[in-house]
Amino acid sequence: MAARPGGARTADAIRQAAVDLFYKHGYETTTLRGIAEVVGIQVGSLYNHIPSKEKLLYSIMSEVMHDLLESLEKALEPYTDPVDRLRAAVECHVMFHAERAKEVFVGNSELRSLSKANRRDVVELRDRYEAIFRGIVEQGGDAGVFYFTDAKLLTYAIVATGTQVSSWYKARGRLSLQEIASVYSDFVLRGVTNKEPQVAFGEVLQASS
Amino acid sequence: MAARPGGARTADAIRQAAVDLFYKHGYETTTLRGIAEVVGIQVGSLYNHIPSKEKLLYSIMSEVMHDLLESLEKALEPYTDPVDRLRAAVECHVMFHAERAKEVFVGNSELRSLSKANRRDVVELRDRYEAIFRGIVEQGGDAGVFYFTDAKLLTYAIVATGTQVSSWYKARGRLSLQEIASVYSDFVLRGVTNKEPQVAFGEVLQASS
Amino acid sequence: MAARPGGARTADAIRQAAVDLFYKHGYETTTLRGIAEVVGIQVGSLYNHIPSKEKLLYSIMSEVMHDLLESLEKALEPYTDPVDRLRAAVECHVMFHAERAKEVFVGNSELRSLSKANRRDVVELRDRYEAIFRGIVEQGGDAGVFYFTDAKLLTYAIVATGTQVSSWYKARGRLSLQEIASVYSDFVLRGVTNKEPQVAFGEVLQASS
Amino acid sequence: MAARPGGARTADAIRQAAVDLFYKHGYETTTLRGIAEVVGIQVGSLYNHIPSKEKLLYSIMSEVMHDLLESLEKALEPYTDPVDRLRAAVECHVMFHAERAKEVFVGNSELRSLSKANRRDVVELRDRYEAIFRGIVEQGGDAGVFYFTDAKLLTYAIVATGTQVSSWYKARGRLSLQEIASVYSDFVLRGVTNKEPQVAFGEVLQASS
DNA sequence: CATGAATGAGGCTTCATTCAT
DNA sequence: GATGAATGAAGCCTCATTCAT
Repeated sequence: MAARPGGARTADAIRQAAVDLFYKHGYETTTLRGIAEVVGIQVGSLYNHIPSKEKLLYSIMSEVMHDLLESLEKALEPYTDPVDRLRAAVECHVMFHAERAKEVFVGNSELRSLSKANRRDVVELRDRYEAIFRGIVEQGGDAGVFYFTDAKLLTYAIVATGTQVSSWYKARGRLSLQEIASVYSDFVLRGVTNKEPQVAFGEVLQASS
Repeated sequence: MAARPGGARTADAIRQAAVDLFYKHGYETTTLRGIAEVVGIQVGSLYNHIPSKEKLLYSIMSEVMHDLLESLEKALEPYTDPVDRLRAAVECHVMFHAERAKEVFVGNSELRSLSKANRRDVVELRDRYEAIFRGIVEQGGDAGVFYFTDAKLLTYAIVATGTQVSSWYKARGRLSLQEIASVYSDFVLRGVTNKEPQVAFGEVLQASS
Repeated sequence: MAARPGGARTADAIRQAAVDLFYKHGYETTTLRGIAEVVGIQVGSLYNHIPSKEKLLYSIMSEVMHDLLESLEKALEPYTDPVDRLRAAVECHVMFHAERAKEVFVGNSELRSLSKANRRDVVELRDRYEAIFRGIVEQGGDAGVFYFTDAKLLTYAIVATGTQVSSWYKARGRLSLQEIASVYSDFVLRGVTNKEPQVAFGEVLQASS
Repeated sequence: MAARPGGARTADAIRQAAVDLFYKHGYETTTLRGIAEVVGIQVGSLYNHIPSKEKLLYSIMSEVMHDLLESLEKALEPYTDPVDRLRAAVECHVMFHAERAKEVFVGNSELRSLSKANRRDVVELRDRYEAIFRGIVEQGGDAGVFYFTDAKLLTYAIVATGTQVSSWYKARGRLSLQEIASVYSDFVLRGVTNKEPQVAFGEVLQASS
């Protein structure tokens, strides 16, 4: 039905289909033909709405990164205490990565497919995002409420923890969004607030190979 | 005459080139022409050493997963205490993901490019690997030395933490391999051994959107 | 509102833009989108003024050929003497090819892009045009005032000489239109009125390859 | 027959087919599919022999221009007298434009389809070629054996005259190659050696429009 | 008359794979 | 084992043209 779906509707459908297919099969493997099929138009018609396949990817990635940043800033607004801030940040991070799992997953996997200039843009947003987490970690360290051996790596670990949620989250799973978020924030906060060091830095097992 | 790299040497060079290029540009984007160029032969000649592009990917992924599993099993052998075991597991995990970053990164990103049967094989290995981590976590929980809200998600979080190292690790960085590993194991162990809950399960902020 | 160029104005603008672009980039390379852009409308709107791209080309070519013919006939009217007639013909030819360089250039280069029927029409006009020149040459030959070895080829040469002006003429150049025309007519007339043969027909150098 | 025509043979066939089709239908209109069909291979196979459609065009144009230049230089070698030199030049020019009509025609019509850099290359060759003609004309003028009103335009006219032969010449026509060449050289030489001006420079008819 | 969106055909190019030499 | 050439499928993108609004 609706042989000629009205303007903006088509553009939205294209975006949606692209996110779905990029998530499912990856950007390179996804064909414009595939997207057009899902939307129900011919391949050529896509170009009434997008300038190129790569620009489509970029617009998706750029938008999701902007939303992510904005989301984090809003979530942190009410708080000043490092503990509150870290908890809010982790939960916001996890929830966003669950709610918008597909877009965010695409955003993390397809950086390589962007042109240099576009990649730079997106990476810059991602760096700003990580810098906020790092700031909280360091603030907690300085305030003497967080304990850790290396702020930079710890930040990586914390962020990675939640990012990965986007690769398995499905709505209507065993746990609610909030429950999932609290599992992660609980673990992270236990980790950073525990005074007792568990490994003497530099004195590690002569592991593996 | 002579000079031509003898038999197995070429096969190794192909594998090496493939890992490099898959890591740098992704499997789909990498062309057999590109691999052949790096090796210094013509495309057609590749087929004297590999049966197909996909089989080449599969062999890389399969091998690295086997090595990873084996590595973990060997690292755990000496220990029975959950704390020791988790520490050993995390450090082994991190070190492997640093030392063999490229292969392991390919292994995590290119699952979608495998045929169904091959994908099943690799996923099964990965599941066995994760099951070992989960076993340790639950063992610690049962023994009353680990504290957490959900074993499955906690395991995901712990593993994700170290997996991500493969995306940024470069030899000769600021920290040694052992130091990196200890940063991670320290954080994880602080997290699981901290008695004090940080978030009441289910009572979370009415976060974000 | 208003401001929109009224009816015929748009049609003229399209024609003009088409001549310009066909001249600059060729018929095949020129897109209707490009023409529409110059005119300041959307592609679809072109079809309110033209039936098709090819018809647009044909109408341009046909019109210019008609004008050319008419122009020549008018220029010859006053004269009966072969010398006067040839001089008038060459100068008219050159001036037309300078003044309407773009159209005439298109007319000469894009014959291949016309449909068979349309091509026949245009070629017929061109043949009639050349026939007039040939008539003058032969008239002069019969009258014993022109000297040459082959009327047909000579006619080709004379016409080609002036046709080419359309490929380089720019208004406000070093010479005025009239001066340019006189250079050509002077050369041609010197050539055909010179009694002394310069090459014995058939006794030529064993030239080149 | 010969399902797999040997290497160099295919490359030659492609070049030949391209010249033919570019001549017959123009560069833009000619498709690689069309060329491949003539050669008897698949489109993709063309790329074992050419880097791109445009490079194919460029190589044809560049080669023919080089050959043309070389041909002219060789033809002029034996002569020093302006009359002999002009006669030799015109006949060489005409014969080349007859013998290699297709290539030369393509070379003159498809400049617009070249990339900027390639176009510059070819135009430079063409300019050097014309400069040689101009040199002869001026040499004759200085020596007092040629009479004309403007050296530059006269050169254009002379060259144009012969260039156009490429658009109609067919082997086995009414006249032999040598005869054709002599018709042109005879006309040109009569023109430049005729003392009597035919048109007072600047005093021309108020022609046309 | 103008617009925006749709069509369908087709163009150039790339690529994994095969195979005779 | 290596090479060069061939295949066939497919991909992205462009374009003339149509038509409902």
